[in-house]
Amino acid sequence: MPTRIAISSAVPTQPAQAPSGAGKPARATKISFKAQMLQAREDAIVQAVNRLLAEKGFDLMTVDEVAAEVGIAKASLYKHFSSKEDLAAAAMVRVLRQAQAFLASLSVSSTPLERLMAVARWMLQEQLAGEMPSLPSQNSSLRANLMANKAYLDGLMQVSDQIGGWIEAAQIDGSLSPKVPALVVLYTLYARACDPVPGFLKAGGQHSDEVIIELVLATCFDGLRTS
Amino acid sequence: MPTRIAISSAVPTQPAQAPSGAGKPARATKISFKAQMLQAREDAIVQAVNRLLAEKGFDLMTVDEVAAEVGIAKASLYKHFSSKEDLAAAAMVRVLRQAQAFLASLSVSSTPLERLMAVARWMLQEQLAGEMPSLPSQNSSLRANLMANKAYLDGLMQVSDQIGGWIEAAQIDGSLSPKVPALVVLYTLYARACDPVPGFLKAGGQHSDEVIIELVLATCFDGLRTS
DNA sequence: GTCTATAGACCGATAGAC
DNA sequence: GTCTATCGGTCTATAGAC
Repeated sequence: MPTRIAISSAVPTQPAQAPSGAGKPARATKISFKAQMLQAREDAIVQAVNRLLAEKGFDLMTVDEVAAEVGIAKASLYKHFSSKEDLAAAAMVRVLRQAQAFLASLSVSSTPLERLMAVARWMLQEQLAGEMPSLPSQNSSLRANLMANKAYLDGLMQVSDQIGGWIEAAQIDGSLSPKVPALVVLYTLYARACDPVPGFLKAGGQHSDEVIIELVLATCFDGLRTS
Repeated sequence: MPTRIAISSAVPTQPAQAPSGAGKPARATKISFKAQMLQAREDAIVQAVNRLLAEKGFDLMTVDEVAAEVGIAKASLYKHFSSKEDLAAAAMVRVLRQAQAFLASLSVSSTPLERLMAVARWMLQEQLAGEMPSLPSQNSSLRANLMANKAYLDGLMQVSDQIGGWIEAAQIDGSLSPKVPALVVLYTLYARACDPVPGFLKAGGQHSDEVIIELVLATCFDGLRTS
């Protein structure tokens, strides 16, 4: 069992709001169809939020923009999500689910270090593609909302446990430096998701996305100093 | 001459507004006293802005807060600075000046690599002390204002040139990897000023500030992988 | 008495919430 | 589509220095 790396010590288990379609279906097809519509729209909303969050960040994203991007009325938004913070949380849950899917896709026939590098590469790709929502770590109302969101915390824990296990394995097999605590390695990897360096390099226009990713990966895993 | 590392290609040279006390003094003592008062207050304002910017970021900082922290009326603020963006720019100019002073203090009897590590250490110290203002790179009105601010651009250029020279020297003397372009190294160092990792580690409470700084420095210069 | 700086009310716009 | 809060920015009456 991998050591549980605590992201937050306070985990108030508030019942997450039931996702749409929680009611018992009376006739399968009809309810299912309705639920599918709702689900599809919810997906569209969360995807739009994800994009806007990656593009402008939480503070500069307005709810009106989200509604306009999805093409629905603002009031309809509030039928699905009760606040702007909830929207952001949904986007984070979405990206955590994608991360879980990616982690699951590479669990076999690769070394722990290779898997960690693949994770970092994936984060950088998502970021450069404008698909990585990054929230300000300073907004307290947003943080409070996230820390009360069970789906978010569960996803974060699951991802962190998996990556944390690989970190420890890589330190044991000697491919990762054992001098750096596993938690520091984990945070350093997470930080690649909101690293401003790829964006600056992309804005510079001197390198392709692929080159940028390899350069940042090299600085992350091999450091700046001559090894 | 070190290669000039372009931070911004568009450098509109707008005349910076004359700092207070530009008029010709009729009687030295009197005008000087008044000017000193103005200067002292301006310093207090910028220092408060610096702290608030480091604590809450640009978007969440309100002008009323700044006035309250300094203990003056908001209207008085606008006698010194004509907009919120100007306030932020002044704080950035201040930190750039401090950076220049620090750079100048270590120009002798140390290797380029040692100097670069000292710079990174200084940034991390400032950040952990809550003295490093970090602006959102997404706010376009703020960026436009900064890019039109001669004092800011000059300071940034000077700092970048100095550090850039050291980077190239370190690559030539073999202590820094020549495989990473100098610009990438420069950005990677700058990114330490807004790295979320030190803050997370500090919030975790497992390490002292000194240990955190050394850990982050190690991941930055030596990388995560076993060398 | 005059002049400047201040305090604090005030305005318009915008964004979140319903 | 409306309501309300908040925030950036301005205006005016007043207090105090000379």
